[in-house]
Amino acid sequence: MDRDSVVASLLRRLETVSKLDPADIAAIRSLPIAVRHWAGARAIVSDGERPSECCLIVEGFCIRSKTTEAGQRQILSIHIPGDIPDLQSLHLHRMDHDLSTLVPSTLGFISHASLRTLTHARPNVADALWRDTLIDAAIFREWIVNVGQRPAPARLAHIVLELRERLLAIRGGAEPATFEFPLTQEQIGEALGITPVHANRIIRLLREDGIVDVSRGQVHVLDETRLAELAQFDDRYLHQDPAA
Amino acid sequence: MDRDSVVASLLRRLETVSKLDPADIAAIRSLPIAVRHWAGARAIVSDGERPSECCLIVEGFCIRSKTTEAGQRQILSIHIPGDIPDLQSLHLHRMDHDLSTLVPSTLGFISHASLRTLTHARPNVADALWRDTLIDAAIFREWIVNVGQRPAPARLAHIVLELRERLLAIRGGAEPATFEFPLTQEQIGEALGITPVHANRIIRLLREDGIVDVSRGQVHVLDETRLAELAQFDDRYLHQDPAA
DNA sequence: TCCTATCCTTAACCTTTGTTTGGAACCGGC
DNA sequence: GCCGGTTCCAAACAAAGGTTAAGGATAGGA
Repeated sequence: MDRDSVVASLLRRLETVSKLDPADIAAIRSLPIAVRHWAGARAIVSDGERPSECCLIVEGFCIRSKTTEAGQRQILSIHIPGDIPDLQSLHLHRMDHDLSTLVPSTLGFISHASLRTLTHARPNVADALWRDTLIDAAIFREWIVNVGQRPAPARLAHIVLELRERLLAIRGGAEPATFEFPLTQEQIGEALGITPVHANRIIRLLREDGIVDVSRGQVHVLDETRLAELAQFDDRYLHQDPAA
Repeated sequence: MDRDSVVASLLRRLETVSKLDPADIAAIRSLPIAVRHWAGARAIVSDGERPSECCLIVEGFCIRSKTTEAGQRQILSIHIPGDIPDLQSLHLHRMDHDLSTLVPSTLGFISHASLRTLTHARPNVADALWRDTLIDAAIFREWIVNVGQRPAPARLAHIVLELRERLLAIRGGAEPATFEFPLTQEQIGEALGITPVHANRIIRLLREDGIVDVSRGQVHVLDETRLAELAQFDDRYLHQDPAA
């Protein structure tokens, strides 16, 4: 993985979401990034730590999660290449949740110091990164709605369509009928706020109903129309258009 | 309500959360703020709109909420004086949720233009406001956990303790046994992701158990220890210490 | 004062989700 | 090829929460 393609994954993401001029892009390109490989299902930063760098996902999938005193885990977000899932640590110094890989991943680490220098020198870049963290928050809001208001099958449908939409934004092309979704049923349950047994029930249900097949780390959309109807998915909250 | 005390509510909040130097404070003081009074239960900005100003709560209580196609409403956050609940609209131009008052409130409106000038001129202030939006996101994360993992009585206990903690941060003093909580039972249900009938059930339960009494827009803590135990409340996610 | 809204309260019943448990399939390491 | 762990699948039962419905309290307005 060469340097150029590492920065490219970040720029592709930022540019789908913000407008940057050539000088901003040049400044981002000159950021020092330390690339490291990570195994799957490993912690990157943990609750309570005080990281001194942020983590760019170059390749792979990561999740953020929180574990209650009672030992129950809630997955808060799923992250894909181009995301900086712990960008908030730039200003929130102590982690209030965990960040970990789902699958073997390539990560790029950028020091807080160099990010702070960059954002202070280039307010436009600061705005773009700020906006990125605000989109993160917009997705959290939608997840509160998902977990709070929708019945379990609709929750799964919604999360699946959100991930597809976000993958589309960084990869381009048409809406694929099949795509990666590297969560076990237990993790799906943790993301939806249900038990693994119930996750299994609704996955089976959606498969038997010919709506969507979630299995072996993949999603196969079987009936586009009924899936959309079930999920009530409206991509406005992803704020993918820099002009809007 | 004179100008000084309007800015003071903002500064008190920002200073519990970030470190500002005198020049930053002076710059914030010189922000043009238009003060207006709002009735209770009225929209301030609505889903889909493109506001050109942000709203500072000087006095009163506000909520943010989202309504699904099916017509169910989820309350996303509760806001108190000193908060700028729609600060995200500075970079996320189209609203993806509603902001409204709970009770008659005094609001200060600050134009995006003047905020953008300020943040570009003073990176420190930009960082403080950015941090504020990140704390907002940290609270969303905790709400996902609340709604996703905790049983209904614990959800109510948690939300009640969160609000008390945040009121304490802007008002000072000791933890009060009684404080305002101006939500109807229907709204409590909307915040917890349960029906009003079930909200009533658990409110009664907590009252009969001598843990906490939530009624007529007020909270009376009856048993501090058992309430804390039920809520599993840990204030770290509020990030109230600028040094940490 | 009464009228009307809204809110709170309660009960009976139903649906979804959790719990417990056990077995089958799969996978990497030896 | 076997073994131990994980993942997936499934059924029976229990509990939490949703639905429907209706009466009672409270507060503001005519």
